[in-house]
Amino acid sequence: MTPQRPTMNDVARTAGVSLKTVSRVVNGEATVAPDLVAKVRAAVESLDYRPHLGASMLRRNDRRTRTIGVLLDDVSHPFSAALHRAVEDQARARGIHVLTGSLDQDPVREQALATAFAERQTDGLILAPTGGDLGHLEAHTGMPVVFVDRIPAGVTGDSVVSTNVSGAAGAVRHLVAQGHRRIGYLGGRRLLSTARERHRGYLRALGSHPGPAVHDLHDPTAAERAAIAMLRAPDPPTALFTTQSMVTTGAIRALRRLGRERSVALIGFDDFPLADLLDPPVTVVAQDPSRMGRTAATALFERIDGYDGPPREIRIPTTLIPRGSGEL
Amino acid sequence: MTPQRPTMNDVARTAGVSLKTVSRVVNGEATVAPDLVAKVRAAVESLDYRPHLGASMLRRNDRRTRTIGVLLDDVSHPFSAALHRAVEDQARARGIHVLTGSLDQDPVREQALATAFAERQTDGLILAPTGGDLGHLEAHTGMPVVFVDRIPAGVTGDSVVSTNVSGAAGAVRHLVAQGHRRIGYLGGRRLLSTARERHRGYLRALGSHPGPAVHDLHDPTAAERAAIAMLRAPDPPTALFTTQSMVTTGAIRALRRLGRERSVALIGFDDFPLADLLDPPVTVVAQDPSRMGRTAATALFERIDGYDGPPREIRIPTTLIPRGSGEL
DNA sequence: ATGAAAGCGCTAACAC
DNA sequence: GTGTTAGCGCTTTCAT
Repeated sequence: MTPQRPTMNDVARTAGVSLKTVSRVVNGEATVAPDLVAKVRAAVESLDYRPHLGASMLRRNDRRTRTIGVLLDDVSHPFSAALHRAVEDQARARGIHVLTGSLDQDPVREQALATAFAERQTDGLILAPTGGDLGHLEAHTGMPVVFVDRIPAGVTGDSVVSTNVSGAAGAVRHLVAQGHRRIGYLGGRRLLSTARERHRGYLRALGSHPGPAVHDLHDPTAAERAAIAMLRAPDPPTALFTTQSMVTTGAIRALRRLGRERSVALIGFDDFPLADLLDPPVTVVAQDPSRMGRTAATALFERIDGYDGPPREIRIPTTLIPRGSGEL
Repeated sequence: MTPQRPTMNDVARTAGVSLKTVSRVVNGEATVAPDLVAKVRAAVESLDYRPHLGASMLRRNDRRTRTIGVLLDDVSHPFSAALHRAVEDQARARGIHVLTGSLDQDPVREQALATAFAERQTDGLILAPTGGDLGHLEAHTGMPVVFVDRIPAGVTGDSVVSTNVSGAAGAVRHLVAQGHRRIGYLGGRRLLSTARERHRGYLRALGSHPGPAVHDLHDPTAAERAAIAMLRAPDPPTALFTTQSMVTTGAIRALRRLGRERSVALIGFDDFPLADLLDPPVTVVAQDPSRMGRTAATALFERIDGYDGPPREIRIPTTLIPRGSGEL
């Protein structure tokens, strides 16, 4: 026996007006006589009426739910979390709500959540693609999609990504400028465009003399092991370049374990909290996840509002932040 | 001229069956002849039909949207982000989606988002209350609410919070056991139950001899200034207890600035990434945001499923993690 | 086992 | 200015 929530009809009855008049008042249409407005307001108040957005949206001509979906690697990861927050802020400014999901790089979950969001009629989607086949995601779900962080194989929408190649190349050149000639590379999954691009930047900076490289790392423990192995091998590198924060922290732990944190230089791609409080402070190529989120949200809203130009690839600049570990 | 998404009616027509048969197939009701099922499946496939959850939900008897709202301080803060992630995982296991929002401790936004979620018919809400007046939130929105992290003034629902008093008291006793007699307190907003409870624990451990205290801090810069002032005052404390991670990092910066990080002990409430890599490593009272999120989600789902017992106050234990800074 | 009709809460189109 | 009618896409109820 839960007390039913009141409907517009209930309000109309208690206010002694027609359903449509209530609708007009609730939607702020100006063409209602002041005394009726007052009556309706009073009835809304007394019944504690709240409109049913689902029903409204069903009948409305512009079938908008004013909801978007945001699918990221892991909402608890600092990069994803900052991006999520920025999207949320842009959305709030437009009275739009955000459904979230963490994909953990799982293409199955990606597909499932994108479909589920489509069934909920989200107006659009911001997606950090897992690298699985997205096929014709946009045609399939019927909603505009903006990709963030990574560019999927079969592009069907705008993407907002960091300047990975130049950022990585800049970092490695910075190490070269400090006199390093043998620079190790510790990178993430090559399935993803980020790892490939950052590796390309690394190679570009080193020309025909690249150092040792380990690929497809994505948790700190594996990165730590890989770094230790690399530093213990014959002719070890004098500097390390890591392509994501999980790998960077693994490398830091490795250097500590070997007592080499003051002798082997390190630059990590992607900034992380407290990097400046470590010893030595960690030099990074900082991304700007907030700006990426803002930009992606803006691009998505343009698409939702009907912009129909060709897919855009928007690059967000990175910044080298020298703090010490890259200047050894 | 956007191509309309197909409806059940379209599917029925192309499959040559009635609307209702399509509905049965889509909802997996067993009472449909295999050949009709096949026809419907084919039509669904060829039209790329996807059911409209909003319409379904409107007509259905159990008016569930299978969506919950999660309102936290800031989805990009590590504590909130970890909690969010845990809620999401529990929700996914039940096929439930999550709408998120960051409140930035703003009661106006809290009220607005809670109302907006109610209008979207979310089945329930997990809320880190801002400290503003919530009045009869549950009665008002008509959905169950579970509070996390903090207990609001006028309780109207379950709450899931850390063992703040005993956690704080344990930390301070730990400092006393190291020989400290003068222990400074740097705390967050007393409007919130967390700060009050942690201060109570601090007082309990010190009996009638509390040290200097500064309250109502909530950003690192203010905390840093307060810590510097406290340490420069006459008869400065030999140890600090901080009640949240933002304040803790502020205190760390202050100790560094004064060159006292190896002479003044520090224990912070709430763990944070890389605390173990700092120098000295930071001793903390770790909360368990994942468990809090899991527990809150479970409690909420119980309420959604009709459990109607009295409000529950669930305490999640904290853990003292000695790493060095608290053992000076 | 299948279908026809009614209606969820609301807005659009068109009266009055 | 206000009310009436129809119907969004779907599930229910009830008939066949």
